[in-house]
Amino acid sequence: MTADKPLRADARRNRDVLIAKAREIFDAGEFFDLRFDDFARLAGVGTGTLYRHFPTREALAEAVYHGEVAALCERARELQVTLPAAEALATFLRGMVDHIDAHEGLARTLATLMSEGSGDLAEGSQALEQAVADLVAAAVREGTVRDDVDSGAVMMVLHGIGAAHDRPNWRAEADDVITLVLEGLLRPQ
Amino acid sequence: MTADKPLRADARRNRDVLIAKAREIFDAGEFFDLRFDDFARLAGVGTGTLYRHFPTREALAEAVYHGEVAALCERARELQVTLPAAEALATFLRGMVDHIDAHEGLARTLATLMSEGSGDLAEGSQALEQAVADLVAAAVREGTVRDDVDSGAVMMVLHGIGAAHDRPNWRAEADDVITLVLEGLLRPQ
DNA sequence: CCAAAATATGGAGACAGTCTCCACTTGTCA
DNA sequence: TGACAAGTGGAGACTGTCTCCATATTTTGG
Repeated sequence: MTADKPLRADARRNRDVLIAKAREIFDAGEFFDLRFDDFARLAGVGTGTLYRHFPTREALAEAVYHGEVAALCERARELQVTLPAAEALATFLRGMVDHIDAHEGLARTLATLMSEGSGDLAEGSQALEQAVADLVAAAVREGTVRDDVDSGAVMMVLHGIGAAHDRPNWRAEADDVITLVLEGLLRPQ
Repeated sequence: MTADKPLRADARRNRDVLIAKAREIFDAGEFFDLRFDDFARLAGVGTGTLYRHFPTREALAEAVYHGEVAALCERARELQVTLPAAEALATFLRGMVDHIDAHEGLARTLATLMSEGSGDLAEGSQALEQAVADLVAAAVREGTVRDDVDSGAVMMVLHGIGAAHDRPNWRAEADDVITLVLEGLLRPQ
């Protein structure tokens, strides 16, 4: 899938510059407001180069957050090893909200990547989905979480939280949503 | 707010034709794929006329679903009168999923309207939000639903369900989400 | 170290939607 | 019926996206 074709030196350099610049723009929260062509100029490359490396805005967004998403997955795995499954799930979900809160850009990106859903562009969200599925499955095996609910539901909720990030009372509502879901997931003892 | 300025006869006619045509396109699920200008031609009016009546795609979508949302709100009020509050809430939320499932277009529209969030465009969702808030408040008064969770959380979840409507396993996941939320909302007796 | 081949670049301009503007048509009112 | 207000339509300006290819850079192997 990720057939590493060795890029030419200058190509690799340009690619890195693009990603670096994109990350910068992201953190300023201006990524989705910027003309894509202007972005190329800003990064000091021609539009052709930009488009060759990243055929769409989303592809670039994905590249920027590839590491970030990988880190989230990594964290999920860690939690899964060090905590009881139900707690691991809870901690992960709470942490997810924290993370989205801290990185405004991630919210929009995840929302876009997911709702686009267009095949392999959502590769990142695929990984995230798998991580969540694993956490839920472990908790089910442990017996603390009901087994009649698909982990996709949790993903859907996460999606909602990301997509609604511009609601005036976002943070509080997001926390409440997680509370509801966790409460609902715990097997009625 | 809704300062009824009497439209001229032909203007009103055109407006109605536009909405009717839009509803048709919606149900065919092609609304967001269609060039806005082409839509004008399709409805048999000039682009100028289209833009005067509905300055944006979203404004038109809102107009189309204004009635639909009003009906949902009406239904909420009915349920609230005829059922115990907790049941009313549950029935309404389940019905909401049914409704979105039946009208594919509504999902995309609600999602768009909400995530745009741009002021008064979301007037329709405002009404929906109020209806949900009322249902939750009643259930809280009744004592069957916890009082430490804002109704905005429910709205956020609904948002997620709408926004994720293109997930392969949408229906089942949406049902699961509602189950989780309801379970989480019920006051731990 | 020097071709020749392979790879990458950049930006002009084609293209596709969106939206505005205004000369003209249609409705309204006295 | 005349005159004024309200509404129309569509040509074309505008804005952002994306392609194409003559030119430049890197790599390779002799």
